[in-house]
Amino acid sequence: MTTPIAVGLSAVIVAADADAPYALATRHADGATGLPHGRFDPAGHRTFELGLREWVHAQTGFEPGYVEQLYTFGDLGRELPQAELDDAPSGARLISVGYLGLTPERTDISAFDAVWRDWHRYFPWEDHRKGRPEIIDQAIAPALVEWADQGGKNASDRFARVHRDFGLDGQPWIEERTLERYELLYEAGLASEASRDSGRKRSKLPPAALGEAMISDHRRILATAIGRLRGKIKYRPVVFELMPERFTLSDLQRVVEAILGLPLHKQNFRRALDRAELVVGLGAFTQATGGRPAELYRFRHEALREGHVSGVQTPHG
Amino acid sequence: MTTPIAVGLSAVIVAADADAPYALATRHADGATGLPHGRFDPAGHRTFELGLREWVHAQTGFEPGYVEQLYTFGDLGRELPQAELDDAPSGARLISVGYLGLTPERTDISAFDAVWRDWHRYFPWEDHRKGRPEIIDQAIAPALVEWADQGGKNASDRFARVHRDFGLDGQPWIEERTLERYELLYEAGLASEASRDSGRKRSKLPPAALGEAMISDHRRILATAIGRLRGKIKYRPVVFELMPERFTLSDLQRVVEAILGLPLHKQNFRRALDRAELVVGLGAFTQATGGRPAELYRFRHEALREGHVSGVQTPHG
DNA sequence: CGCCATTGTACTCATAGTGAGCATAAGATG
DNA sequence: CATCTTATGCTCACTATGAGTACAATGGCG
Repeated sequence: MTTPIAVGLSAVIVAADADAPYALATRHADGATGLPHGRFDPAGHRTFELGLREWVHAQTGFEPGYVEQLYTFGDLGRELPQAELDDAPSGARLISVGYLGLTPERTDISAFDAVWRDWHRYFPWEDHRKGRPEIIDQAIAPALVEWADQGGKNASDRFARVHRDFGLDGQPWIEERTLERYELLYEAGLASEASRDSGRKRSKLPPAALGEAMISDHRRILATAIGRLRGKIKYRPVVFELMPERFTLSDLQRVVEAILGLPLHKQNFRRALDRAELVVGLGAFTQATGGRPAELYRFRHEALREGHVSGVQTPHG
Repeated sequence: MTTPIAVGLSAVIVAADADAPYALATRHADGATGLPHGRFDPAGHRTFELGLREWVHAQTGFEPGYVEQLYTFGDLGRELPQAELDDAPSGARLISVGYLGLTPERTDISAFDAVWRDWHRYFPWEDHRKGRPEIIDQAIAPALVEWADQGGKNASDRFARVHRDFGLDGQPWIEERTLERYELLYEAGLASEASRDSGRKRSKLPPAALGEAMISDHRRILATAIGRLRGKIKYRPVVFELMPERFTLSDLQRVVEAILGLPLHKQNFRRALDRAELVVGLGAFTQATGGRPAELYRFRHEALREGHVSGVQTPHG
């Protein structure tokens, strides 16, 4: 009699507006949030994607559009006590396949136990749009350096990772290292999931500095999704999956900034867009912005067929 | 009683020298080749990676070093009749997780039913080091265009894909579209796997033009691996996983060229390497090359800790 | 030995792309 | 109208990139 395998499907559904990037989260009994997820049904689901769409719809009423696979997590020890996944048969080995979905609209999900959450609630150190967050140098970096110090013969490796991934002394902040940063915090016992998973209490930091936890390994999946999206936005025109049909260039820029967690130079952003021939002006204007009316643009869908590789240029990207 | 799930692990183990890029392949009864693979054992394997290493070792004697996950394939209809996977329990739903491994050395595997195979045997259209292969314009493109023509209302989409992915009339050849190209051939019924999987005979092309098939969906996994590696080599210093400790810059360039399937400009390649500070000269020289002796270099392993993002620059890349 | 084929290495140069800034346009607000 | 706000056009220095030219150091061969 062999151990049965259960496949979990988890979805990171992303939307964004000028203010923030959002992830669709489900609410659980104890107040914790998680990602829409459910078990893959080998008899009923022809593909993972179909199964995923079904689950997301059932739990949030949302119908995903653009979807891509992220990663398959199968390690023992990372995932949670089985109880946490309400529908997992006990004794089964759980592996989980993460997906990323993008949508232009935060649909109404008020009828469900679900919310659109600014993802910076889970990763407060990731938002650099108004400069480097103070938490990094005030709270996170010192704690990580302490952890590195205690690393014995791994100390110098840990040190290097901390410096590299959090952009310490002079090193640049690389926005797509989201997962690496989260894993550092997890390994250092600073992410609250770490103490929860191991049963030990380790962190001495105020939890607020380290973001809200999610159930199971969902925050890890979310970190994976953010890193992947931040990378992809630069070399494929995926931002437009997050935009409505018509938008101003400033709207577009603010969405890109929200995703990257970085401020961009307006004029250069426009110049790059121009060259890439990804958008066309519609001749219509909107004065909803307060100042001079902005022209409305739309994505040139033909660009996809023309094989335009480029996405949106970003600084030091 | 629910359908059980079986997880297959498949490995693309890559090596390369000045002549060609190689993938480690296993030989099967009917002369067909495949990738090292086996079933994930939920009771015995703590992680996918460990399971994978075990299987690769058992089938080829090889011990993988650098390994990364590629993709998880779970769609019905793509995979093969179960019989083909010797150890799959009938009635189970098979999903398979593909991995990419890199090694600097084609180890001796003569004791096993395994071979190091130039991957161009499976993808003859991918080698552009000596110019664009003639098969593309003489055989592949016409056949694909014919397929596109028969696409009814999808004809124009098909057309666009063919032109974009194979770099037809004026469009650039994008080396990392390996998977897209294979999928086109598969969908068009030109890859011999397609007729095998569907039971119908469709291709009118001489099979040589379209490369050797592999068992199951292994050629798809190999295509995924090649595309991923070609992309990654440009922004992460992964080539060095394919190099011995000491090498000349020409060796390095030839390996990169083999992987990318493209010729590179020697002087510019060196300049880029210089700037990236990825290698250091050893002061030692080798005259094994025929002309002026070349200096030996080694990879600066510290570069990894310094977070050097850049890999090897490539033209139009 | 001298010449040539072969490979390695150092520069040069035009062009394009990037980061950063100034200047001006066109609306709203009071 | 003055001022604030946002949009848009343009310039400039600097760096990267694609493509050469020139020269250096070896082995092979007549």
